[in-house]
Amino acid sequence: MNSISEAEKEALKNYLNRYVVFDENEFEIFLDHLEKIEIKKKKFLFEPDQVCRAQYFVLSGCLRTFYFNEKGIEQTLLFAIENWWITEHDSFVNEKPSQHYIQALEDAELLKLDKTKMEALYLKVPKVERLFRIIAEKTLIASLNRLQLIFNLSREEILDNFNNATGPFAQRVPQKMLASYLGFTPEFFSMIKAKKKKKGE
Amino acid sequence: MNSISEAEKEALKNYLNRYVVFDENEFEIFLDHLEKIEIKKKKFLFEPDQVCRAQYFVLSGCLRTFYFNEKGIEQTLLFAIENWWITEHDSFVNEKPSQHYIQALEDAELLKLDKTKMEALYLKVPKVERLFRIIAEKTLIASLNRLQLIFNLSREEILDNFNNATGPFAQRVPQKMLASYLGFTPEFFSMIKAKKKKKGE
DNA sequence: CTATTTTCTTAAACTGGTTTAAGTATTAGC
DNA sequence: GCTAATACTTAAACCAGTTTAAGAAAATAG
Repeated sequence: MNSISEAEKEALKNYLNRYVVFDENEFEIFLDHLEKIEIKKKKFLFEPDQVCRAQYFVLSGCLRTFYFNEKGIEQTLLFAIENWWITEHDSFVNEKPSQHYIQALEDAELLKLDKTKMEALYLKVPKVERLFRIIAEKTLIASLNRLQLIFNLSREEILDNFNNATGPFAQRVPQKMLASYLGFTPEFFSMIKAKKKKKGE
Repeated sequence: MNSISEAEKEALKNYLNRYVVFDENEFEIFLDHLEKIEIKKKKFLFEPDQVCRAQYFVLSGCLRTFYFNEKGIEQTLLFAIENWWITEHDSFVNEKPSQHYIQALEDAELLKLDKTKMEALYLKVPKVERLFRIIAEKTLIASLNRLQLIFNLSREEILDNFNNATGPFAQRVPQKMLASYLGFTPEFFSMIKAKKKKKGE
């Protein structure tokens, strides 16, 4: 069985403490509701037509959610790396099937928090409610900021902005997925890159 | 002083009950932390360079958040009508100044919930934490869905979708604000309308 | 190491939506 | 009710980013 190492516990604790401080006992209860899982590169954590019944905390690796639009083109919606939660929000919250995929882009280690266990946890440790309220607020703010960027920046500015905000993350995922996340074609991505190179950036 | 009418209490209660059921006592405590305010059409509830220190529940009327982009063009980010909360999320949560405006588009009646009072309320009635967790999740889902629409639909489809989702709401606000909310120019809005009329829609 | 698949690049033709500009309705203030 | 301001329309020129297509490079599997 996959057990959670001391280092991983420490990583989770540090992450949680950024939002809500748990005492030893509360933290242990939190841990008891988690299950460690692993997933190989390119494999799917979640596939269409299902209801998503868990949230996942990323210990290591990198994942994305994406779907195929009406033209059959892959559209990447979100990435998640170390110390992020990933789930299919609409499906998870409203218990309805989703057309999205969640896929590992690198071999990944995750902590799975089941919806039923999460509800139990809310009752046992009410502070967890606060934790996930704050996480939802932060995620909402990120989403609203992203909307604002998309409306007001040219594609090239969106890319600059993304690179500034995420640093070397761009190297971890295929360019075409970044392109679809940022809202343009892979061809246009190549074009921008060539242009920047010429200018010596 | 502006006191909250029985009908307004009822409206708020019905709204809250959609997410969390409060008993009479809890509801009274909730009410005690709210202040009823009124704002006239075109007036600003919030202006740039301030920190937003409250959330507002809309009893009647219609508001929007917007800002001026680098080109000096107004960009509308959100609308709020009856039974919605409105605030400047990033400013409210992170206590930092915002460049946005919140403006009444119709004379409006609001229930103001101060951040300090909200924190107090979380301690007195822990269920409120759950309420705002659920609201944040729902708002996040709406924002993620909006991102998905913007990426995958043509402007015309975005408009159809908006009209289908909001019904007659489009009649309540100036077209140019709708245009900027949906991400296109007022001129293009006119063009689409003319085209639809010709087709007999 | 080689073959196959997938990803990335380049470049030309194209298009959805913007910009500009001028005119027409509507609304709000006096 | 008149005037000024604001909101809406129309149409032509324009452009940022897409589409298509074909080849080069890199990753993956056997």
